[in-house]
Amino acid sequence: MALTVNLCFTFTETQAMSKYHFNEIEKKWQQYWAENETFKAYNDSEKPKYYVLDMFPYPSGAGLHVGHPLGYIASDVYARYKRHKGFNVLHPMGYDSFGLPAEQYAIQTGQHPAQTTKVNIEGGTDKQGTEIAGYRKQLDQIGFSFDWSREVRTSDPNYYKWTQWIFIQLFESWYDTKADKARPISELVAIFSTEGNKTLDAACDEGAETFSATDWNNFSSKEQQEILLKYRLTYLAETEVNWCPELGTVLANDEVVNGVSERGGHPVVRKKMKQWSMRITAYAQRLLDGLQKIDWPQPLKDSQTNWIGRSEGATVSFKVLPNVTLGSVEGSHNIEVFTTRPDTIFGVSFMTLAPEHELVSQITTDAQKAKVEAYVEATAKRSERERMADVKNISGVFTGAYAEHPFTKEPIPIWIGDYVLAGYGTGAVMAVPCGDQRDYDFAKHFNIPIPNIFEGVDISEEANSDKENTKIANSDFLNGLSYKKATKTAIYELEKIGAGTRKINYRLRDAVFSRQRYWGEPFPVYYKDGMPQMIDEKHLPLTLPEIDEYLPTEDGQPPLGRAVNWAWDTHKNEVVSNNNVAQSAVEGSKGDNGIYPLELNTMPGWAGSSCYMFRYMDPSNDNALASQEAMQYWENVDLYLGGSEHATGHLLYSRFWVKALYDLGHLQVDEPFKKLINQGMILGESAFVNRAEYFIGGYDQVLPQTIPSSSTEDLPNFYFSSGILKEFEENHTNSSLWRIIENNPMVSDYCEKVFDPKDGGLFSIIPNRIHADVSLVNASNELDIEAFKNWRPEFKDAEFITEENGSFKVSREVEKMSKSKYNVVNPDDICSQYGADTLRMYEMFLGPLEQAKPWNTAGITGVHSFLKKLWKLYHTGAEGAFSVSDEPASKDSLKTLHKTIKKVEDDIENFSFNTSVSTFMIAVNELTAQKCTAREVLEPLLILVSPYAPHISEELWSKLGHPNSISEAPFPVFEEKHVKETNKTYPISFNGKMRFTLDLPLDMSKEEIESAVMAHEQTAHYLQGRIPKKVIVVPGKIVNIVG
RNA sequence: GCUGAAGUGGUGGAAUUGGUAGACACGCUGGACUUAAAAUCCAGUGGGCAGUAAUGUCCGUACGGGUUCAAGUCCCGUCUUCAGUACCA
Repeated sequence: MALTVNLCFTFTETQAMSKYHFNEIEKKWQQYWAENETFKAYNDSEKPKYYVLDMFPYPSGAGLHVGHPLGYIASDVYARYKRHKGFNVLHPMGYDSFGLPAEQYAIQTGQHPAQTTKVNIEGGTDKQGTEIAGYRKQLDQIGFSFDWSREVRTSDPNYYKWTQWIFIQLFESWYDTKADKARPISELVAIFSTEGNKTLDAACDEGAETFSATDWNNFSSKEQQEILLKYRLTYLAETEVNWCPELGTVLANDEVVNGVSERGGHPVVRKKMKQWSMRITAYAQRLLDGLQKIDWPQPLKDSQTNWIGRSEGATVSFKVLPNVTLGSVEGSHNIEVFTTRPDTIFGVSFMTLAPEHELVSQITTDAQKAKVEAYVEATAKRSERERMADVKNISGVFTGAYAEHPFTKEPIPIWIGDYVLAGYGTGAVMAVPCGDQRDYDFAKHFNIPIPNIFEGVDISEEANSDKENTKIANSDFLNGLSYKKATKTAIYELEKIGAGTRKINYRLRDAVFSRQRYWGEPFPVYYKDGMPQMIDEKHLPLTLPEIDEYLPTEDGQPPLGRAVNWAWDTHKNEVVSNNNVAQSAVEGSKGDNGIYPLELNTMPGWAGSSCYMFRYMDPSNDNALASQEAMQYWENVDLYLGGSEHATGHLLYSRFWVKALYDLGHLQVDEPFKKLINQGMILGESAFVNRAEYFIGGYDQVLPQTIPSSSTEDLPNFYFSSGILKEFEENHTNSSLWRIIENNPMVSDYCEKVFDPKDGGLFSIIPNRIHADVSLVNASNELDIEAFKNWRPEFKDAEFITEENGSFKVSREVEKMSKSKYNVVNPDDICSQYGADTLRMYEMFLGPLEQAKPWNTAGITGVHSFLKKLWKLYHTGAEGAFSVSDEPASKDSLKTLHKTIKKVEDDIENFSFNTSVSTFMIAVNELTAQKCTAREVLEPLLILVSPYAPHISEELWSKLGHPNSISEAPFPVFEEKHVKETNKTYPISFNGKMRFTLDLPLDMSKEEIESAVMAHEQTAHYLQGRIPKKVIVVPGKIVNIVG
């Protein structure tokens, strides 16, 4: 009895010693790294620096899913690799914690977004009682080598102090186009007061008037401020927005569907609003040029290039002909157009203005007035996106006015059309229907003449699209010229008569910087006499005020309009009650007490993320964004990882701010990210159940008329398995579905009531796909019916039409991973089931980093058993005890090791992480087969594996007797001599088809190889008596016999 | 419409410069161990045809052409999928 107990005890003890207990190991090392600050980066290291950055996450309440860590794991592998290579690595993490979801949650629950955000990061319980693990804990579980001492949160006042500071820097500067850089606004004031702006070359608003030094000095302070605002890098301007009066708020393009708000279906109109803008257009050319010197994926560079949209051409001015019905003053207008094809100027047969164009109301004749106004109004209801998506429907209205052709002096009818956008160029085009398909379609639709100005081109069916190989005709002085020459000549002639000039146009628009939201950075701005004033930077941060509800005010002001204390006292330099604001708030006026209203808008999401990479360098500095020394040492980000969806938002804005701050001397680099990699999205495999929906009207009818919901409410809730659906779709009869009806009295009763045999098939059932939670489905796509019934109340009384074997199958589809699609897989579950090392390796093993791929846990066991095999390699002692030998390794083992070193190093440098995981598997399989126990092989192997699977590597490293973390161990050095081959197995091909292989020494000459092959018995067999025409021998590669 | 990426076994994917297509892993099949299950280990696994078998043979990297001794890889055209998008004058 006693003996048995003793045996059992020994057995479990051995198990504990030899088995791979990943949970314990991972917890142990995560704690070790935290306690020893293993991954702390130092600003004063002697080592070379390397800065690896991930796009920081928005901490949503849904938590991390398996898609989030993909990029983090890849960058962590690289960061750890660089440490092994002797670099001082900066690998920080933080949170982009301002944003809409927290605000929406606040609107619903009344909980302060700061509180929600804190819980989402640090964990806790939300207002609805749901347990939230918190981002930090989830990230820690995966074993990242982040330097957490440098964490930043954009919603932290100590952080957004610097966002506000940057805003002030931009406000206090202007763009000198001649010097091609931003300069302090004080220097512009100096220029104005000595020379006016006549000779100035600066980026400014359209239509800024010219003035002399005397004019400037005579302007009032307010007039001067108004003028300066037209030059500042951030300025106030009237911008068009999607305004929803019902919701009292502005909507994004994708929140507007068919002219109404996506939520609630309220009407939306385009409305002008005074908002902050950023003069990014001043940097268009430099943003373009800068792409040359950064190592980014070409598609990403392409999309920035297209977004900036540089085009060369000319502006042409068309005089509007005086109209008899209008006074002579109203008649003297000019329409400016931008064209890339000034060579086609003689092909102009009409002009089109954007409906929003400011001249429309002034030039429209009385006869056309009603039509034009109706059209303008109709256009205002359509979103820009809608207008652009709708290519097929050509619409427009004639204004009744005519313009004069600058050369022929012929009258040209002026139309308005919504294919012309107000935001691009001048919002007006000179239409050349013979050379532009959209103009052509417009002209055909409205029966406008299409003069042909191309030599020998047929334009009866479509416009001419080949500009390079056609010569200009019917065009006076341009006749017979090529596109290039004609363009030059046309511009020359236009300039000569003062009707146009050469111009480079950019599609890029200035960026709107105001948001009518609560949960964002407040602007450090107050208004004196309606003019914006900056709060002095020494009084920053200006923190968000408390408000009672996170909604717009009744009169349509942004949420900050609800704040009771939201005025700036310029004497005390603090926020005070709104009640103290003097009526007029005009300086020096009666009752002016130096207290003025603060800005009610907040900054957009990209404000906090545009310069965060510099804050990590010196995150607790109170006196600067980061110290000069820190910035000198770290320069910019060496490797940046993130999704390609940020191509034209974050990545463009960030480059713009960095260039501006560089110009102003605050930064030492003018590009934030040297190398960038886009990780592909991990997609979810959604599961669908098919619910029966009842319709009056046949299945094939174009518009099935639904039964009013009241009458179908009583009908049973049917779900049918995907096999049943398949049968239904293949036969295209609903015989299977009729089975439901036959068997169910409720449906058949109902059916009888509405079914009219005269009409035939009036009542029908069609399937509607509904997302089911993927956790309710097993690997064979079978739904757990009971769990599904309990999942949500509406499924409680569902009836299931199963397959013949009684199972209920779902259909699968790959979609974006998202909470609303119920296809989210949580990394926490993977970590507890298989461990972080398995998760890390598996995510890398899934496929190339840049490629999008669906998440499927099916293959994870393969990676997990690899780690178990790795563990076993070090536990070959009695009863699986740890054991390595100090004996020299076999030749084969050294060869395995060194080819692994070479391959893994190459792979990491090329960010081909999936192939190195395979390489490790091969290495471990080989070493196991070789029964390798040699320390000289097993020790370097661990260093190779450690960037991918750091926990198991640390554990085995310490078992090998190392007192310190493996993270600083030098990367093994590849030695050619161990992998040198003397022989090569040559594939012998006949006419390109490999037939057999032949082992030959590598130092054989071409001729020797050829004779060896020709002498081989198999060669005769495959030649079957033919005489080879040619024998191709590539030493070390292949032999191919032709003939 | 435009721009970009991609298309390889049942599945994820590999093939670095044009040189043995399918590495590695999952799944599946068979076997060993076990009272059994799990775990582990071993073997097989692109498809067709012939053969008891060893093996032979043909086809095969979305489709149709082409270049080449040789093409998943290069060129021309087509189709499909995904992503982005702004009718950009």
